[in-house]
Amino acid sequence: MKPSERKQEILTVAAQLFKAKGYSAVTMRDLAQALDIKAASLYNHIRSKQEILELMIIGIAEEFTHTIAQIAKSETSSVQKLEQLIQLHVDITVRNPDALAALNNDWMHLPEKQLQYFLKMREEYEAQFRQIVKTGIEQGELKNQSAEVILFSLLSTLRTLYLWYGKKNGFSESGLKTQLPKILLQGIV
Amino acid sequence: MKPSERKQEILTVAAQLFKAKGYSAVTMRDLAQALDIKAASLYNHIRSKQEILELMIIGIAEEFTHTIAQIAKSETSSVQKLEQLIQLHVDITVRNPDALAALNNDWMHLPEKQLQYFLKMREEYEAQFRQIVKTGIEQGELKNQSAEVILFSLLSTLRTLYLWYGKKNGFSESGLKTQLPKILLQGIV
DNA sequence: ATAGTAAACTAACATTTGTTAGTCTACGAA
DNA sequence: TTCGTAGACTAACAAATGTTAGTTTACTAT
Repeated sequence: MKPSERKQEILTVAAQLFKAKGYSAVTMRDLAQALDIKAASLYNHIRSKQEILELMIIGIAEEFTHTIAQIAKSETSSVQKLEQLIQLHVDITVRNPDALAALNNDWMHLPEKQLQYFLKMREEYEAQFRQIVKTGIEQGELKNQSAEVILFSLLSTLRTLYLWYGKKNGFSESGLKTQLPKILLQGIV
Repeated sequence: MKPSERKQEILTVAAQLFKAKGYSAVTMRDLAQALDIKAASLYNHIRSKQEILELMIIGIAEEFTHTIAQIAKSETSSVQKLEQLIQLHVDITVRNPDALAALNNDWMHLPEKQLQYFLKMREEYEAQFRQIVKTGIEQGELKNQSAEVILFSLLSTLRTLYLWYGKKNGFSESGLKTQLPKILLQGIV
């Protein structure tokens, strides 16, 4: 059941191309050329273009969902939970810097069934995140601002990490893990 | 030189479709159907599919570029400049909630010439933004964190506003203008 | 050596895509 | 009324797209 080495290679290269031009703009011939084979040969390894997208996205979405559930039910403060969420996003970004582009921008091209599954996970993730923020406010750990705007502000930054990771000074894994919690939680003024 | 009413309508509907599926996945027949006409009829109004993208993106990019230049050279504190930048993003988001999706995700499909122009403007915008943050740190107005990570965190949130605007409580224009500066600048803890 | 198989290939397909050419229709100005 | 034009239409095209079928090649285990 483990994806063969070649299949994994296809997924890696596909993720790079999807990040650069988006899922829809990458043709099977583009992908094949990047791998130095013919388009038809891809089908010895994958069932369809959509299957590539599915394999690229669903596993990561599941990791987000499972991990936030763990964090949510643990016995720590709300602030510590938020710190763990930041860590989670940095971790996943470091391990999947390209696939996350597809997860963010191309999920709508998943086949119907996986699309429903993905959206369910995403809603659940946001709901858990929202609950952590709300509890933090109620217990006075967080400032009394709109939970919704706080949620949006954190999620926007965390979801877009893949665009910046590795690009400049400060965007190494360790750099992000030390800087991000301070900036996102304590503010900059 | 003003775009005819019909042309403007085409751009509006196109922006909605691009937001939902991305530029590449929207066909001229999709767009025509949404306007209840035939695909060929679109060409009475626009020169090409790429021209739609260009008209949708370039004007907004220019507004960002021109306005940040104004803000940068004004005689106010760094914090006030950041507040004005937040306002700028909210303003433009409120006026172009759909086109901003294309600006964020589909700029790479601009024709070569406009692509260069767009990238130049984007670099310039980030450079100005970065300079404001750096000056704020040097003068002690902002905490002494990585300017690069601060920049990234602010820009990520501001650029993704279009995904949230109008969706929930707190995301009205006035809600954002009052909440965002507090949360982004003062932090949440 | 032989057989099996993973993974490449060539050739082809039915659709879909952006776009052009030429035509028809309705309305406002002359 | 006539004329011009904005804006719709039909028909068609060449190119690009995802995918299938069938074949060849090269390595691995027997």
